[in-house]
Amino acid sequence: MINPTLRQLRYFDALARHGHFGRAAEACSISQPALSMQIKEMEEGLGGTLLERSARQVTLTRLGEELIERVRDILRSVDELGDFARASRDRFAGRLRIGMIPTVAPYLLPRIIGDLTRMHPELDIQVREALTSKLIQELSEGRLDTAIVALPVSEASLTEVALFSEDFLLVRPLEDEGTPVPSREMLREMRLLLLEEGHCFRDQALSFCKMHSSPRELLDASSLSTLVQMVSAGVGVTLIPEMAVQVETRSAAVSVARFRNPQPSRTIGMVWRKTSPLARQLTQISEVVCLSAGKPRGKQTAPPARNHRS
Amino acid sequence: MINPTLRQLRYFDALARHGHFGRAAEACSISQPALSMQIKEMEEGLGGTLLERSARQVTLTRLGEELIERVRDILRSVDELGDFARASRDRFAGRLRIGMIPTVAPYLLPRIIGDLTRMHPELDIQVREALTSKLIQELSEGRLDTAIVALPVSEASLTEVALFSEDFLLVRPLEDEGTPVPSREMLREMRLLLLEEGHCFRDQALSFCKMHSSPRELLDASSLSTLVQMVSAGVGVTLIPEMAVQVETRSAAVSVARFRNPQPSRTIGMVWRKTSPLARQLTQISEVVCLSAGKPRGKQTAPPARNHRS
DNA sequence: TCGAAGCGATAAGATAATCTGATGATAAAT
DNA sequence: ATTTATCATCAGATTATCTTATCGCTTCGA
Repeated sequence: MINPTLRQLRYFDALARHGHFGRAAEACSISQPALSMQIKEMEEGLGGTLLERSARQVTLTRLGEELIERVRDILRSVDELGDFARASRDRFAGRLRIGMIPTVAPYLLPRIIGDLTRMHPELDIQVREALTSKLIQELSEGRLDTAIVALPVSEASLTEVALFSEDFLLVRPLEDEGTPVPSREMLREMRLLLLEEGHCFRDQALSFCKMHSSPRELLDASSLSTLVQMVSAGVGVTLIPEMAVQVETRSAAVSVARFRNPQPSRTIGMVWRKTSPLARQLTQISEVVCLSAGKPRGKQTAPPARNHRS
Repeated sequence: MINPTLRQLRYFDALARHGHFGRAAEACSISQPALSMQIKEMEEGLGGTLLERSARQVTLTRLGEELIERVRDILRSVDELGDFARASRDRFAGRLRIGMIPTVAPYLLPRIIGDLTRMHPELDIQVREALTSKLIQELSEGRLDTAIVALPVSEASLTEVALFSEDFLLVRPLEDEGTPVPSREMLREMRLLLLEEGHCFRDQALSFCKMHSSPRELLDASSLSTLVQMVSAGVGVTLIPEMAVQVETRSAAVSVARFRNPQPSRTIGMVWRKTSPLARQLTQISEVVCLSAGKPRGKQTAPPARNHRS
């Protein structure tokens, strides 16, 4: 009964993730036979089969299933040792892996990346853009240090702090300029263009209109940029977060208008694992991000909505 | 920033335990330079000093202090992977590390060791005798699988099951034979011999007599055997658990008597970590031990007390 | 039905990690 | 001042791990 090595645990984790020896080996930067051998030794050491090698795929056995979560806990803990060491020695140095949702990243990133590296030159910032659900998953698995998403996230294992809230503005064809801003009831009768499934901003927009099912047409866009282009082409109207206005309407012939009460809006915040050894630093970083966003925490002082054309 | 290897964590743990490179290396079955090197590499990998090497001793730095508990958690988790694998494959095989208190081990061990190995020949039973506090500590650290102690233990992280309860009998010089059994009030006036500090049986005996401070004399014995010998030599009287009567009074000229109401007694039970992967097996083993002890669970059917002489 | 392609296992030799034994350096104890 | 205890360092030996080449099996398309 030989205990597994950390190396074997890492390989096992990768293999469980990829379900494929070749790709897992590549992810570990080793050759496929090396991985096969280590997995085999781990199985022999434990005295049981971890994976079922069927012809077309590799799946976990019951034993593998029972162990994989524990293995991941172990790997996460080991990775965190380094974080703890760093935290107790040098307050702001080393890798910082930030995740962001796609409806925030392009607009917020340029502002904060400069500020952060200026204030903490030792910080090696790595950014990852993905949908909320994926970010939360990677965060929990210890593959991200923090994520910037729309609140609330409501995961008991995560700490969340609000950064700022941003209103949603109406984007409509240029010829609508000057006509009254529709109420949300009217909006429901118009052709409202949305992001595809999975984007939290889609749900936030739907929620504002009190529409809970998807609208009539299947014209979901994969980015705010596309949405605005579609409006400009006269396909319909859409909502975009205030922060995106300047970038996205610079090169599109559209009219932007602010809603009267109620103002649709959402709160953007930062989340991290409660157990993260970087907690203290992350709190400070959240303050920097807050300032970089150009708004006092939790409030908003938006410039008045204006018209734009190409 | 290189992550530590499991090997380094093991060495670090041993070093933290022993506070001495040479002895820690011996405990790891490696040479002292090998340990020095690995520790150094771990420190370099983490980017901080873990230990302070003063001339006469090795102590943990603040960082080492912060990490050692996490490291031990990791090592325990890794060790348990094997236990899980075994548990899910072969119900009763492999190492089983049992701890027992000294006032139970010599009398219970011979009975159960045979039964257990007969019923589970694949079981490699390792027994460790120590005081309750040490057993509980080792159990929590994952260095024991289970322990047999007097209940209650009241540790939230441990499961406890009662095995049997045993009365305490009075042991007095042979010439007292036939005289009335003293009440516990009378006992307080007699010269009551006890085990040394730390034995739970000492506290149980004191508690029966409603004495909470230690008695007048400092004549604490280190084993029940010694106690009985002292009584036989006329130094005083003592209590011993029923289970020890046969062995300990076989070669001593003493009289053994049972108390009237209230009967002093204690409950012996088995404890293990709630998270132990061997939980199911341990429950079954506790039943075997129960039977081996020769009494139905939770009850007692003792043979009547008799006199013994050398 | 047959050959091609994909995939994991195996083997042999190369490389890297780790260990041992000898020795050095430092500080406390005699 | 000398001895002793203790951890660090070095060179060479040993062990663990990796790579490349290749095998055998299964699936898929012609």
